[in-house]
Amino acid sequence: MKIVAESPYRFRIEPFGTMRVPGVVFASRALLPDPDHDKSLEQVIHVAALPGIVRASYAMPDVHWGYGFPIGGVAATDIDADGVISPGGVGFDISCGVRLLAAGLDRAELVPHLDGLMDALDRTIPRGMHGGGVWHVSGHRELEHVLRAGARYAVEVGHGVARDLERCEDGGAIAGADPDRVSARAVERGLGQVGSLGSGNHFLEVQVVAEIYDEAAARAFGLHPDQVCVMIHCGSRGLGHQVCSDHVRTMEAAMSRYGITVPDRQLACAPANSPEGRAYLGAMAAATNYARANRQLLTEATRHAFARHTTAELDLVYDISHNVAAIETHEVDGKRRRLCVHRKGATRALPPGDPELPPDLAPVGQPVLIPGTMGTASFVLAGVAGGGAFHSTCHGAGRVRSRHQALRSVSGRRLRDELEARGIAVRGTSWRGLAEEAPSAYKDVDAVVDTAEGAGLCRKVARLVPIGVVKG
DNA sequence: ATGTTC
Repeated sequence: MKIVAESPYRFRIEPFGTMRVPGVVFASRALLPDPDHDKSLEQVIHVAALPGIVRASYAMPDVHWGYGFPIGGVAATDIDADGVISPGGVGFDISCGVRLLAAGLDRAELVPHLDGLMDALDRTIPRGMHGGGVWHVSGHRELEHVLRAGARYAVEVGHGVARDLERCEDGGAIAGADPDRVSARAVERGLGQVGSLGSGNHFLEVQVVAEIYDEAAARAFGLHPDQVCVMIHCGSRGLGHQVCSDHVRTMEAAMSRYGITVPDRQLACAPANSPEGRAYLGAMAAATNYARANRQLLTEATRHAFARHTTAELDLVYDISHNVAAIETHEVDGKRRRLCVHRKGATRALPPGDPELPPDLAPVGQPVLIPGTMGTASFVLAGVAGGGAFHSTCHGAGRVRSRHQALRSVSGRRLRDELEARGIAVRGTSWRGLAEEAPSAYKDVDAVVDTAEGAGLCRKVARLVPIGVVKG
């Protein structure tokens, strides 16, 4: 592998072997994955071999090893030139994402009530592997509405306010959902989990705005210094996982019929325009809408908990997905082309003026939400013109040590005590889960965000720090 | 990420 530094924040892997396009890694030298400990650059190279891929196989500064595709990867295929869709390029947690709520109160006003609020959240927010959701969906017919209309359906039946939808990507639901492509098993897994965090790196945090970098953008997003916020990070639970498993299996069987060979069987894929490709895209859209309804229901549960301890309103700042593929039109080699843009552990970051943005956000660009690691900072960013990788940026800190490695070196109890000693209230579910998500297992989110900004992928708007963690 | 191995 020949890797060339093109700028302090951009490295290029020249095409060789089966690569159809170069690899482009947006990273500082310090953040470049170490090939001895992380195979993600090998995965960037594998992705560059996908049929129909255009421009480059991209990696964001938080890139790390994942299923087939790296987490922190962006790859676009030309769907009118037999370009493929691959479930591995979206990930098992379809539409895993983040939403940020801004409270109408400042830190000092909340601190006397924080313990009570955290206890209320502890009781109200379902989480962990086996947890049921806050919403008891009445049955298959109602779940179908969730799959078709996501957060929009949740709000229609009273779980939220109309303004929430103006602050969701795609108005709270993406088009093209096909519930018939979601297996009975996926539906069964999904029925009882709407309104639950899940486990792993998912969390709900009470945060405070610690720093503003861009006052005009912060004002447009409704953020000011010392303000209390809530960040919710979760995905599509068992339903999304089952959708991914089902369609990976279908595509593994279909690939030879399309004459497709890939360097790693975890890159199983099919032309986006084939029956298998369209089936996955329809099921993926349904799972995406499920995740958006999930975050909407957790928003309502959070509002109820706040209402018992404060008089503050919670306004939705924005809701983003960081595991999804989208059909978008971009100019490639001087021609407008319809592309299937896979973003896995990467966030869409629309530039100022993009027609998809609500009018009041258009002057500043799309809000981008970056969850940090437990006990560290989280960030609000904004999209910028230029858009190095189909208008995408990073999604989080990025793991550098496996769960297993983290477990060996960190005690969950000690970590909880350290966080509490720093004034962060912790409501966990398991000591093991806490240890696996220790900040020492992740890259430095401040460095990741600075690198994304330095690479011209986004700009910083605000830095948030946690005062309470509800851990999945 | 995940009824943490159909």
